[in-house]
Amino acid sequence: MMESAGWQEQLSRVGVRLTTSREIVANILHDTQRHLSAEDIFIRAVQVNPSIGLTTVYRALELFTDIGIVQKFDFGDGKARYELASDHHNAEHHHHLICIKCKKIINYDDFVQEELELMKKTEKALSKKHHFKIMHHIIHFYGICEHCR
Amino acid sequence: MMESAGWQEQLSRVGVRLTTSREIVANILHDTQRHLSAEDIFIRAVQVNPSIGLTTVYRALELFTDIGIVQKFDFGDGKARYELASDHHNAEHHHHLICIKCKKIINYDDFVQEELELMKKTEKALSKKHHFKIMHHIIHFYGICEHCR
DNA sequence: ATGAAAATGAAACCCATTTTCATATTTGAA
DNA sequence: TTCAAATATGAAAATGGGTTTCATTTTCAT
Ligand SMILES: [Mn+2]
Ligand SMILES: [Mn+2]
Ligand SMILES: [Zn+2]
Ligand SMILES: [Zn+2]
Repeated sequence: MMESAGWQEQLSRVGVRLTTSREIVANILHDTQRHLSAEDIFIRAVQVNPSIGLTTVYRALELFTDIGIVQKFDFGDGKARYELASDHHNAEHHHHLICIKCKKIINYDDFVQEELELMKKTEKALSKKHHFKIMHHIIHFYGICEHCR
Repeated sequence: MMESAGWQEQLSRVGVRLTTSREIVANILHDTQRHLSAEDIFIRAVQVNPSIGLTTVYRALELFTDIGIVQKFDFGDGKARYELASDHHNAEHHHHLICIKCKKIINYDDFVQEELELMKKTEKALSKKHHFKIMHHIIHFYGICEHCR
């Protein structure tokens, strides 16, 4: 598995500064398996640097998303959630299972390998047909979790 | 292809009234291939009944989504978009290609058949493993469209 | 060190969606 | 039919995640 460059190098490549705020946000994302909202991240960031602003967190997340080291999700609970893009994550590429009642999110990667092969193929065909440059994809399953039956 | 019950029957089955507002919203969704926002729908609804309120449109959409005749999407442009669920639509089940620049959405169903087989299989395995009752899924490809290159 | 460019935080703002509440419509029991 | 309870509706106000503004601070190249 080819590991891509770290976020620090990505930032300088894009010509953007490697600030402590950004480092804090990147570390928080690196250290969790969860799907944190901007405010979740802000709360943790304040533990590290009490003077950090929520706005700065939003700005870091937007930047990271734009340059592809973070993936932004909407799971339907009214706030965006973020995780490191798979290339930059410890974890493997994975997809999601979402409870429409309690909004619990489960990562799964058991079947992703087969999915990815098909996605690759589909991606190629779609790119050609619609002249799209495809950057990434999502697969979400929605349903009712054990607990919410 | 097994066609499921119409939305009218669905409503009465759920014990909810078949009002003209709801009919207007259902018809608008039935008559388009597009991915309309609540306000898009409201604007069209006013053409039919100038006294209808935006709130009522939101309420109808929430109801329809809850009972499964409408699927609500977030394509990342800050407002929810709605389409009839595939069982209730003329169109076949399809997936989406989204331009992250101009937010254009393309339906595709060329490759969905193969995707669906795999999804079915995955769905079954995930249901079992995580004790989830899976209701539906989405597959979205994100990229840059021809026009936004 | 020094000035320009980039980044930051607080407050104000935006805007899609939800809530409230008073009014209207529907339903079905009497 | 009639009438009261249950439901649905519209306008206005409230909510809340996210963005913009702007004055200040930090960083970087010279
Ligand atoms: Mn995940
Ligand atoms: Mn569609
Ligand atoms: Zn649940
Ligand atoms: Zn585009």
